[in-house]
Amino acid sequence: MPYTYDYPHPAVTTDIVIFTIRQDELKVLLIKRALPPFQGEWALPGGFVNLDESLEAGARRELEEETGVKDVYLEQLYTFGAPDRDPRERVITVAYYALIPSDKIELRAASDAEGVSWFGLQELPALAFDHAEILQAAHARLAAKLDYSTIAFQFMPKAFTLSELQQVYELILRGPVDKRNFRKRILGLNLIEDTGETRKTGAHRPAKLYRAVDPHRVDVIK
Amino acid sequence: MPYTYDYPHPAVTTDIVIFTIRQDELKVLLIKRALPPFQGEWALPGGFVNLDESLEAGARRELEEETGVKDVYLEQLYTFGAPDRDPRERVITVAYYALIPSDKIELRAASDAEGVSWFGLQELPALAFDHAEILQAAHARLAAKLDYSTIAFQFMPKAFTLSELQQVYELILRGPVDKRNFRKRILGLNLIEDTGETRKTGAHRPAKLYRAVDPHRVDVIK
DNA sequence: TGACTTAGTGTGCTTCTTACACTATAGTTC
DNA sequence: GAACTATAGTGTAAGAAGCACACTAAGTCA
Repeated sequence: MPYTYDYPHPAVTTDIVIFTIRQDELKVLLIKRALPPFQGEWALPGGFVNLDESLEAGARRELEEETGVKDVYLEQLYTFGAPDRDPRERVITVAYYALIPSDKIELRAASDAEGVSWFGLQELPALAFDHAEILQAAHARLAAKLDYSTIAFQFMPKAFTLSELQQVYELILRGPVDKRNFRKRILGLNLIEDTGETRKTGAHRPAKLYRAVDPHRVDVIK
Repeated sequence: MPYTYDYPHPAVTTDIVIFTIRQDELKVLLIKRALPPFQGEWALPGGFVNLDESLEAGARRELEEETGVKDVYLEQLYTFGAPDRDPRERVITVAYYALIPSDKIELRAASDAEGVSWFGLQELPALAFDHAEILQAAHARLAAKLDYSTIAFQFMPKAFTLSELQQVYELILRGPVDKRNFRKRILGLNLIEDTGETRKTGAHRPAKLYRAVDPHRVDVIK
């Protein structure tokens, strides 16, 4: 059933950079393309926008299809529209990025639909289209936002230790963070509270567990 | 001559929030719509993206058509795609904003094609589509960038005084800026240099004129 | 020459940032 | 059960940055 217009229209997709933290690494979800173009290569999840849904709704739909998760942090990143970025036709993609807490994953990706996999940012395969550029832009945005917002909490499970939170910062920023200054700063925000519980993870002192006061909220700070 | 696709495609436009500073006010260029929908109402300049041009090229084309200027600061702002934002068909718009130095305007807008006008942000008319939302997002981005980048220089003519630069900050941030601290900070950046000239503008001491060391460059600072 | 207007300049106080090292508490080993 | 090991948890001092603040300089004009 064809669709006809008086002048040419591009196709519009949403692509999503889905980040999570797993095995002490910042990881991204990629999909092995089953069809040409770039058949067999890895690409960001994404798809065409339905005409009756908003861009964000389209991105959330793709996100849920691939990971099974809802209600996670999702932010529009940038719109990529070089004329030749897709060899089939003109395709403009509105890129989003999503952050998934470590206790929410494995819902569908674990069902391990052959051809869906998490990759550490250090061990990325070659990517289809301009997806390497999109991924790099997403990582840059994420790292920048760590400095002036509370976005890092979006990676955390309901209860977490300060060491775990610090590790998130260190993984994304790719460098060490001073423990005392970090704890002073985070606790000073009054955005997390002591749960009263502790977590024992080995032959050492157990760590206090904290929870976010308002887990979905991302504030600009400083 | 119709264009046919196997599945529905949205239309894609670029809309541009064109800022400049004139008559001691931060102003935005608007166009009175000659055709429905929203005929007779004011709207941001913009238009459909040609299939063989990049998004930024499309935005620059629209910008030059309306103002005659090239080579000014232009940055992608956000992509707006609510399903009902245009009553005719699904239209997704990639919004940009541009900053025009005060010595570059009047090229075409001054030719005053009836229906093109600069508006101060305080005296905006009702806007067509979701353009009020786009404009507000552009102003918020601009104000935020003043704090952590050198974007303000993009408003300045080749030679300018520190008082003029300070006024740009005050207009965009909508509040007073301390003169001594401002001058200390700006001069400390080493991004402007004394031209050796002065400007006399009335019955008072003349002001030194400065120029940007690298006028097109926008750096992140602090 | 005195009045007026905008340009131009420095300091001290406060706040924030940063660097840095030891004690606490659990498990494990012998 | 004593010693060992590993991570959790804590405070301070020095330097940097931010902020508030008031007078002099150099023109024009009456």
